[in-house]
Formats: sequence, C-alpha cells, structure tokens
Amino acid sequence: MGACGTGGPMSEPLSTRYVAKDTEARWGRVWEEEGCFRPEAVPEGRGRFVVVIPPPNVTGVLHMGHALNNTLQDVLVRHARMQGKRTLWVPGTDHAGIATQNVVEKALASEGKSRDDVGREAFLERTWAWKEQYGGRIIEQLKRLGASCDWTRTRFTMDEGLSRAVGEAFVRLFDKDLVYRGERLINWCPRCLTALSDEEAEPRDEAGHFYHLKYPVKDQPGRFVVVATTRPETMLGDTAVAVHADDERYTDLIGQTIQLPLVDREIPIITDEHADPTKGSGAVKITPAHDFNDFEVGNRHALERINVFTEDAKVNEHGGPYAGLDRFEARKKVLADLEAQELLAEVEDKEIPLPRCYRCSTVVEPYLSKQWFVRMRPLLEPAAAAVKDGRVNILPDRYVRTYLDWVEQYRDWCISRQIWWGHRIPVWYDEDEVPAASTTPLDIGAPHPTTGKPIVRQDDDVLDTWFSSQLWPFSVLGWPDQTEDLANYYATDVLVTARDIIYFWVARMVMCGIEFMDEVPYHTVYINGTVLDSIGRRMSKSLGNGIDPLEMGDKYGMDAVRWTLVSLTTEGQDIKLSEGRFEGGRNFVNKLWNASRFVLMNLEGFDPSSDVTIDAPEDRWVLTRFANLVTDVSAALENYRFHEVGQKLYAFTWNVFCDWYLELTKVRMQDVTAAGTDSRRAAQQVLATVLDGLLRLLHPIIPFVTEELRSHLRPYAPDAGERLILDTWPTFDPSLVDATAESEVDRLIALVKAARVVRDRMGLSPRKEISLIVRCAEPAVAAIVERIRDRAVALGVLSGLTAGTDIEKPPKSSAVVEEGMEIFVPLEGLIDLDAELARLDKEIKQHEGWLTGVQKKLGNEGFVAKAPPEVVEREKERMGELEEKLVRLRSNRADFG
RNA sequence: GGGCGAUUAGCUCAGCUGGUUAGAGCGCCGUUCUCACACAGCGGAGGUCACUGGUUCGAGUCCAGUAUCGCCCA
Repeated sequence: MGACGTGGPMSEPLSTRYVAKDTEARWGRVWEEEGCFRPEAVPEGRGRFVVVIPPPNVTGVLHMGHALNNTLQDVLVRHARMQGKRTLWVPGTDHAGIATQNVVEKALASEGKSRDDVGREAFLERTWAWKEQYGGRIIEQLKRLGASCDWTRTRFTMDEGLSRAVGEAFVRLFDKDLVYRGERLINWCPRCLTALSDEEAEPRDEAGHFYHLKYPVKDQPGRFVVVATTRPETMLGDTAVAVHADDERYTDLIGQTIQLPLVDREIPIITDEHADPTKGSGAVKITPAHDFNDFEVGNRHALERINVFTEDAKVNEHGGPYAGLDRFEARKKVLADLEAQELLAEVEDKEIPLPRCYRCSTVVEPYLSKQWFVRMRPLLEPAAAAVKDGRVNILPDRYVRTYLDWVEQYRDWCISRQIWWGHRIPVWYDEDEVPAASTTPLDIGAPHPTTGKPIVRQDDDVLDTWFSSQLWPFSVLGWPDQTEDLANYYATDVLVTARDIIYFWVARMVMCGIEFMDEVPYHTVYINGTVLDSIGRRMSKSLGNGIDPLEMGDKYGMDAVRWTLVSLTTEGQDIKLSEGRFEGGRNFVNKLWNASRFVLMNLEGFDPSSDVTIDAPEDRWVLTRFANLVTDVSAALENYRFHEVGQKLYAFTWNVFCDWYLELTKVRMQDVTAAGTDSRRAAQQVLATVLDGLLRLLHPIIPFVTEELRSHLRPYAPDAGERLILDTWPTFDPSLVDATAESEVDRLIALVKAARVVRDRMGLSPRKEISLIVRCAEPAVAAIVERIRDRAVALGVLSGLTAGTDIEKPPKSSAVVEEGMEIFVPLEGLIDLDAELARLDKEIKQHEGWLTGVQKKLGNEGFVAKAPPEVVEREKERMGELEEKLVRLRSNRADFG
C-alpha cells in the first residue's frame, strides 16, 4: 500500500519523496478502464483532434526515439483533449515483413530448419503465433509511457480490415495502370532473398578499395584500357567498355573491341556520356546486369545483360571458372588472377558508399529480376502540390525541401518482396503470364477476367510493408468501408514522426490520402529530432549506446523521462542524451510533489465554497503570473515549441510558486489571530486555485503525478472535475492581471534579497536578525514598503524596517540600491571595510559602463531619429535610473572613503 | 558534387519577427540537515556569442565569405 489512496482524498500524509511506480501503474489502469482515452469520453461540440501513431514494428521494443516521438504526440493529444476537443489517437503496429520473417526464420534455423522445409502455410502459421505472443509487447510499453491512445481501436497492418484496404488499393492502382510488372535492376538482399526499394538499401560510406583494371585491346598487343571499379567481380558480366565521344585519348579505339580477361569474351568499346573524361582514365566498364548506371547505358546501346550471380550472390554458370564462389570469394580470386596476368594496375584505398539491407545489414546487390512497381509520377505530383500550397504543413519548414527533393524525383517504387510474411499480391496469371488483379481471390482454373484462359497461379510475392503503412491514416479508420469512424475522424490533424521516414512514409501517405480519400491525411507534419548518445552518435543496438526509456522510467519515474524529453525538444533539433538528464526531470517532479504536499498540508479544514476577498499583494501577484503563464504555455503549445512549454512551466513552478509564493504564505498559515483568519483563508484559496491550474498546465507532459496530486487536491478545488485528464485547459483571465501587485512584490523581493545579500556578504548566519533602513525615491515607494512590511520582515528575517523619503544614511552601513530604494543595513563594528569598498567600486564601475553605453546610444543622432520612439523612451528612462543609482552608489562610496 | 543543420558560460543547450545589463539546467565556489522538498534552501563566480567583412542608428540575431563538426541526397 503506497502513501496515497486510490484517487480519493488524502488519508495518510504523502511521502516526502515522490514514488512513481505505483502511481503510474494505477492511473494508467484507471484511465483506460474509465475510457478516458476514447474520443467518446469528450462531449461533441468543441471540435475534434485526431492523430495516428507512426506504427512501430511488431518485432520492436520501445527505444528512446519511440519515447520521444510518442511523448510529443501525447502532449498534443492530452492538451487537445483538455481543450474539450473530441480526441482520438489511433495506436497500432505494422507487420514489418522482412524483419518479422527474419525473426521467425532465425527461430527455425535454431531447429535446423529453413522456411522451405516447413512450407508457406506452416511458416505463416508460425509467424502469426509469434505475433500473437510477442507482438503486443511494444503496445504494453507505450502504455507504460503514458500514451493516451484509444487502445480499443488498436490496429495491425495485417488485420482483416487493413488487409482488405491493401487489396483494394492495389487493385485500384492496377486498374488505373499505376502499378506494373517489369524486369528491371532492383536492390536485392542476397540474405533475405528479396527485392528492396531504393529507400531500403541504405548506402553508408565504408572503407573500401577502388581497383584499376587493365583491359587488353584486341589485336593490339601491349595496348590496354584502364577501367576502375569497386566491385571487380562484376567484370565477369561486362558487355562493353564506354568512353566519352570527345575524349581524344580513345578516339582511335572507338568501335574496336576489348578482349575481356578471365572469361575470354570480346566486348565493344562504345561511346556514352556516362563516361566522364575528367575522372580517372575516362573509360568505364559496363555491366548492365549489375549496376544501375550501366543498366541505363545498356539500354541506350542495346547491350547484352549478363547476370553472373545466383540469388544468394554466388557466381553462376556465366562466371566460368568462378561459378559457385561467393561474391566476395570471387572478388579475391578475380583480383589474384588479374594480378597474376599483370592486369591489375592499381589498388586505391577509398571511402565508398556501400548499400546495406536496412533489415539485416547484408551488402545489397543490384540484381536483375521481374518485380512489381508503382508508377510514381502521377501519384506524387499532387503530393508535391499539397505541400507547396500549404495544405500540408511540414515543421520545421526546412524539411519541406527534403520532402520535395525526394518527391520530385518521381522514381518508381519496387513494391514486390520475395518473402511470405505480408500481403500477398492480389494478382493471378493465366498460362501466358497475363496478370489479373482482384480484390477477391480467383480460383485456379477459373477463367481469366480479360483473356478468358484458365488461371494457373497466384503471384507468389508479397507487398512491401510500406505499401500498407501508406494507407494507415484511413485504413485504421475502416477504409475501404465507409465507416462512422472514417466519416468522423478523417482527415487527421497532425503527424509526428522522425525525419528518416519522410520518404518511406510521409510522402507516400500524402500521396495515398489524395489518391484514395481525395483529401490530404493531415494538415501538419511535425518532424521530431533524433535522439543521440552523449557524444552525438545515433543510438544503436550494435554500438550498445542506447538508453532504455523503460529502465529510465523505473529509475526516475516515467513523468521525469517525459519531462526531460519534452524539455530537450527545440525546433526539431537532435538531442544529445545522457542518463544524468533524467535526474533533472526527477528533481522537478519531486519539487512539484513537495510543493503540493505543502499546499495540501495547509488546506486541511479549508472550505472552498466560503467567500473570501483576495487582496494581499502576493496573492494578486501570483495570480497575475499564473494568468500570464497560461498565455505563454498555450501559445508555445500551439506553435510546437516544446522546450518553451517546459521552460515556462519550470520557471513558474520553481522560481515563482515555490521560491516566493509558498514562502510568503508560511507566515499567514501560522497566523491564528482573528485578523489572520481572513488572510489565511485567502491564501488557502489562492494556493488551491493556482496549484489546480498549474497541475492542468503540467498534465500533458507529466500526466501521472499531476493526476495523482489532483486527486488529493480535488476537495479543495471547486472547479475540479473528477479526472484531470478530462478536465478543462485554463484560459487567460485578464481580470487576474494586477500591475500594482507586481510592483509591490518586486519591492518585497528586492528587500528580502538585499537582506540576504548583506548577511551573506558580512558572513552572518542566515537566521541572524538584521534591520533595514530604506530611503525611498518617492513617497509612493515608501507607501509600498509599508504595505509589504510584515512580509519583508518575516522573509528577510528582520529585526526592524524603517522606510521614508528623508532618511539619513546611517554611518558605516552596507547599502543596496534597488527599485527606487536605497536599502541600508547598519552594522556598527561588523562591516568588513575593505570588502565593502571593493564591492562598491565594482558595482560603480559596472554601472558606469552601462551608463556610457546608453549615453552613447542617445548621443547618436541616427538612433534618436530612426529608432522607434518607445525604444528611445526606454533608453532615456534607463539613463535616468542609472544616473540616479550612480549618484547613490558614489555617495555610499564616499562614506567609506 | 548538391542540400541541410551546428559552432553562445567548464558541459548540454535556449535566445521566435534585429532594440533594456545575453539566459537556463548540470557542474563549480561559499553557506545552511530552518517545521514542503538536501532529488533542497540561500548567496556567488563564470561568456571578446567560431572567424572575416558587410547592411543598419543599433547585430548573438540579417547578408556574403572562411574554418571545423554532423546529417541527408547523388
């Protein structure tokens, strides 16, 4: 049993330190059980707010990037919900075709079996079983994070409904001739044995070599053409050597042939613009079946395409003596053999971009095969337009360029994958390989819808996972069925995601939203930063430098983790993270906890319905500051300025509420005299009001602790609803703003600080009473000092406080000049003369510097003439203040001289 | 090669449309275990805002260039 009851008023005192664990588990459960995350929890009438989660992959575990991404979404979602909008955050996972298949294949391998041993049916059964067992893991982790998704609407890309969406989308595209099948060079993963899209083959610079090979010219002994390559083994498939038409070095060789070494084949020397005379020898080997550029060259010159690899990247029968060797073995042997024939001119060390499979890191091979492609241009053109004309807003806006750069390449997208886990391509063939796409299965032997010949087989391949994720914003809502959810909640509002997914996902979603729904899927895309380790490297499993958000949650509390991540989020900048950062979050949460504890301890017996007048300066002051806080935090949230949201809340909570307001109420709370009762009740009212409001503003970021504290505060906060999560977001109340109170409390703070500074300077104990004598610049200031005298005496630990306009400076007293007041502390015999002199000199010098600056500015005709009048006015005021202050400082200095 | 970002206190970073004395957290120094909190209080030290030039009455902020680091695309 923890220190806190379940949602009821305080029964036992709260512990001196906030213990997160029980609280989090309890409120997570309560919210879900009470249906707080469902849009239906909020009455109709004040708009709606919809977000779809970027679906993590079913094999995934929650990492810091997820934690950041989902915390930011949750902040937006909880804020919207408190604004009274019907709020829906749809959660779910994607089936991660290759990744999941890899996991299951690995399990099979440990039993000594391959997927072919078990067969497609059994393999899929086994994969589903795996998904049922482990696929919910990341969902549970998101719940622990506090993500307020509507879990009753959780989706999976291979759900029955979403699978139908995929089939429908494919068939519609097929019917519009926007998907096609063709033999082309694609990125092939020889380990996964499947095609990959361009985006799935991630090129990384790695240390490699650039090999310069000497190709003998036929019938010209001793004449060679030097070509360079990073993959010498591909020379087995060379079908030409290209030079540039203008390259004089080779003019006489054009039309001649090369006697290709090792495989002893004659290949032509051709001219093509692809050969760059300024680079290396200017001649390039052309391997149309194994290089994207060469493929194009081959098309231009109708060159033969010789595929020299098997699908697992071993040399095939076209590789002559190298047949059967793995590609890297073949590379070694080819090089050795060339060297033996003195045909290896040079080996250069070089950083080369090496594409690797994004799921298994195997080096990807350009490979010739028959695949399905999406014709992107007609689909992407509207997607580019949507961003250009502002229907989709990308934040930070520099990513608009990133998006458009990719989109406007209009590269066709290879969507077929030679794996089993995924949506099987809804295409059937007749005996002539004529495809027919259908949303309902075609039976073997049934007539082909266009040719009438019998159907002989279904396509074996499945679709790229991203083909289904691109439909996510509407498939999760029921499309292609015209469901209520689809009508109510499409289009969504905001997508929060990471930048490395702009191509994979964002662009394709916009494209599909327009194509299938006739409406963009969201009006705003917020790109969050990347979480890096403390020295700026990406967190990765292989580096082992990841910080586990759940472990941090266990250690510091999930609210602390969320608080920290939000506070570190500045304009989509990357985040260098170290564990120590979470301590700060924990400390803040603990501060809030203890401040609330103080408030609650002082609210016992308080009747919120009683009528009290709020007129104490500090009461009006803290309410003023709170009113401004509401404005600031709301504006920062509207503008996705997360760091600012945290910063404003921190400053108010710690430096206004705790440091000053709570301290100021302490005296009043203990005052049991008749006069003190009203003051005490007023303080209680303000404490309850401000804390309640503060908890509301904090709730989107740190939902658990605020809901917990609110449950204790509720009896004293008259406007508090049953659950903070569904309570209303504060709005700015101009009637609370009181400039007089601000100026009064500014004086009060100046006096208290002056007392503390002098005491510290003189090496006196903080509890040693001293007296202050204040010479005021004008009677109004003296009047203020009178109004706040008892607070100043209490907080400043004063034995006396004298204030007036015609005060004599006591001899040998320490002085502080602030806010139109000269504050003297008579300390006969205690003053360290030298220290005081040095300090005064330093302060005078500093002020002189500032004054010179202002004088210079005002002496500048250009400034006076061109600067806005209010700026000039402000400078004039400042000059007056500085001059006056200097006069006083100098006269103080003279006293000691 | 093209694009983007970064360079501000010992460290990590704010500083929005140019305008008071450039801020915060952590760390550091001194002090206090005072009845919300030592995961704390109080006081303090610490910065030629990477460099060069320009625009402007005025530049950390705008422009051009340089240097270093990082990311993306080719």
